[in-house]
Amino acid sequence: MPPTRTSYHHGALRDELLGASLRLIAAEGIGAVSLRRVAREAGVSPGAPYHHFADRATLLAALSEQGFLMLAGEFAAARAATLKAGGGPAEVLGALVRAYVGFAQRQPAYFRLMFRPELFEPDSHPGVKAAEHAAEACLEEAVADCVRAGLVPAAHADDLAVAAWSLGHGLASLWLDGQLKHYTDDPAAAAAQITALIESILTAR
Amino acid sequence: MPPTRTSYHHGALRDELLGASLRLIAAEGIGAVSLRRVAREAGVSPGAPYHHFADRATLLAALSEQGFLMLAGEFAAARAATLKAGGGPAEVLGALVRAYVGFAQRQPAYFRLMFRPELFEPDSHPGVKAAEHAAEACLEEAVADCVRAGLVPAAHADDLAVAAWSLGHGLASLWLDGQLKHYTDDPAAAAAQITALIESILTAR
DNA sequence: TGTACATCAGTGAACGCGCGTTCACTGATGTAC
DNA sequence: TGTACATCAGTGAACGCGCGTTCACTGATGTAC
Repeated sequence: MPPTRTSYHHGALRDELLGASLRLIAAEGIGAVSLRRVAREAGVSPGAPYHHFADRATLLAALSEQGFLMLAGEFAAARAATLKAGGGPAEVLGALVRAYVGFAQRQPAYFRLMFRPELFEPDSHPGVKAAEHAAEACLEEAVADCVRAGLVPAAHADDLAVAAWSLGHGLASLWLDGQLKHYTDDPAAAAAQITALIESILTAR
Repeated sequence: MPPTRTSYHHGALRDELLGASLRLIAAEGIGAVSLRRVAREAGVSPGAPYHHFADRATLLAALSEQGFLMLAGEFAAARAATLKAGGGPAEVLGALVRAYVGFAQRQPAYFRLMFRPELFEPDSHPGVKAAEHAAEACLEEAVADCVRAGLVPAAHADDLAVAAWSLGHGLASLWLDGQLKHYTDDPAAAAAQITALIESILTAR
């Protein structure tokens, strides 16, 4: 099971440790991610990770940062695709919510980790904060466009941002926790139905 | 710090263990809740809890069950108060979302625990499942009333339920994780703004 | 009312475990000349 | 091109820790007669 190595040096241990952590989260949950276990999965001795990460929290922070950057990338892609298809600000915001839920569905390990801030103390890891802000900036931009288009009064811009984020986050979280089993088995489809309904209401006002 | 006892027997250890767990969750997070630690907080030896709970998961399940029953109670109260004030189905649904967020704000320890199903395997603890269903039933009842009132087509009843739950759950979760610091420091106020907006749109259609 | 006894609910020592982290070490790699 | 040497990235043993859980025990309580 532990990958065999030909040389004393691994060559890409840092990436392998990150990958092994993701695999563990996906298979057994975040509780299974200990530095010792991750090292074992990577076929390496317990002390080896310390040449790449200061401690456990730093490894988790690195993963979380990656996750938020990926999310920001998916936001940007969703926005671009919607605009290209002729969508307006309401459609862009809906597309972000769908992208959020889609990200949680395709990258559950990243998503689960990103929103467990107590595990890696984001305040101590500025890279995570910066990546979070990159993703949030996409959301705020979309909301600002809705305000400019007159879909919502400027005084309620923050409410709209919080509502959109909450909707996506709640749907993603509840589904990941298995709480929506009675309602749907495809959170992306549910997100599509819900956002389509909201977009139609918003634009028809 | 550990409460002094006059008698060999504690008398109400079960409740004290549950209370100590809640205090620990609120102060240091769920990670701090170990049976040994809880026993220590209750001023009792490490083996004592086993006379009241089969194991750690069972203690957490008991708390989670309490939490869902409390939530169901708050749902029922919110619904009754809204109807008494002359509110319609849309207002009731909004009141449930506000009650949900308010519960998370007033009972953060319960809320954090309830949505960490991996910690107590709800499938092994039927009481938790039943309590969850009691709370969900309130939501479904409110959605059914919206459908009956023609606010939403019957085909979208599940979408509405998922949307309302997701909105409340996302708002509560993001706020508890400190993720909304840039937007608001009062999740209940944000919930009120957002639900009022949605109610006005729903009823004005 | 008193007494024998079963049961309940504690104690505290002990078990084995996996953890994070450190450390002296060593094999492999890369660089200066 | 070869060689000395610094540096890098591993090893594996060891540390102390808190954990969940078990167990033989004992003090306190309650019940039958």
